Amino acid sequence: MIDEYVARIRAFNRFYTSIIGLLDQYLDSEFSLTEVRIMFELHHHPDGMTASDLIDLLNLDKGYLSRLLQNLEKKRLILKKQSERDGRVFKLQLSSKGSDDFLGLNNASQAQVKDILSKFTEADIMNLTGHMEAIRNIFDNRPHK
Amino acid sequence: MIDEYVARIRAFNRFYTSIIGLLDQYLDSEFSLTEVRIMFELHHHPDGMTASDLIDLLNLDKGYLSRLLQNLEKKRLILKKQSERDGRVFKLQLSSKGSDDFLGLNNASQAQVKDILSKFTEADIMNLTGHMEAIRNIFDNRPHK
DNA sequence: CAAATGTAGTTGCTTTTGTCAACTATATTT
DNA sequence: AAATATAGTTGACAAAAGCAACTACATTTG
Repeated sequence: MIDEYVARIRAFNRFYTSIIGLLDQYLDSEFSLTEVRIMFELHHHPDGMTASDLIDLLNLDKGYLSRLLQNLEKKRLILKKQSERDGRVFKLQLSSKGSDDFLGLNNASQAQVKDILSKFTEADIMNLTGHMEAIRNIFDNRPHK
Repeated sequence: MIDEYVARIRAFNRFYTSIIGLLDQYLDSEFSLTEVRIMFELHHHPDGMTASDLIDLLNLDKGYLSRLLQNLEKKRLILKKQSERDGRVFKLQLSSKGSDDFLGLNNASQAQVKDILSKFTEADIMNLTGHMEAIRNIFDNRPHK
């Protein structure tokens, strides 16, 4: 019985994976997916984050992250400022070039979604977002059984 | 105006990407994601597919695919049978061991979704699948504007 | 038909991405 | 002060993927 629902959810997951795959083509930018995710997080935490924050949030290996951050710093996309209270940690922030680049990617991604939506009627778009938010609510309110 | 919807859809994409990421933990199997996708396609095309079919369907490099298929063959998971009509092409199929292994993965994945669903009420599950199918319909009926 | 062109798949070489463990430096606990 | 813990770095390596040249077979075209 429940198996029927499981099958339908998995079918949706496969379907939506391919939708998202379509959109991730914006990755033929100069940045890898992981770099974009890092920039995304830094953009949304303008007060600064630490490498450890990113490791937890994005599930990255700390050695790998360390090198990614070195590259981003070499390209002048991020700033690392050593904490005064704790000499082991560094506050990470996008530089203004980093912000510009990130916003450029973000705009491209937005334009791409917009382009796909141009094939839909306005009613469809409203329904689409409605269903999406409904799904999200169901997940977010999960522990209520 | 439309930008508001675009933003909401992108937020959903990020959200759902993380949901799917959770589920793809079943990849700590002995197979890579791409290998599983190949097995999935072969499973769903029991009459056999060619390497070219897989290249188109999964967007793979043909050199890379060639080696993946060699590995799967070495592990006795797939069968390659040269076509009689065209000596260049090979029909690919899961071997019975390949089918067994794939079904094992599939069951694990199904169990994982089931486990997540166990946190939801039955009403939520019904709503969830309803919204998912509604989304899918909107995409599938897209060129109707 | 023979030459040219096209297609399926393979191979060698390289790059990108990611993992693991050992290490340094600083902080915290005992 | 010694032991333990934490943040981040480094070296060595493995896995995943991409690119281009190549082989073998097929199809087209003059």
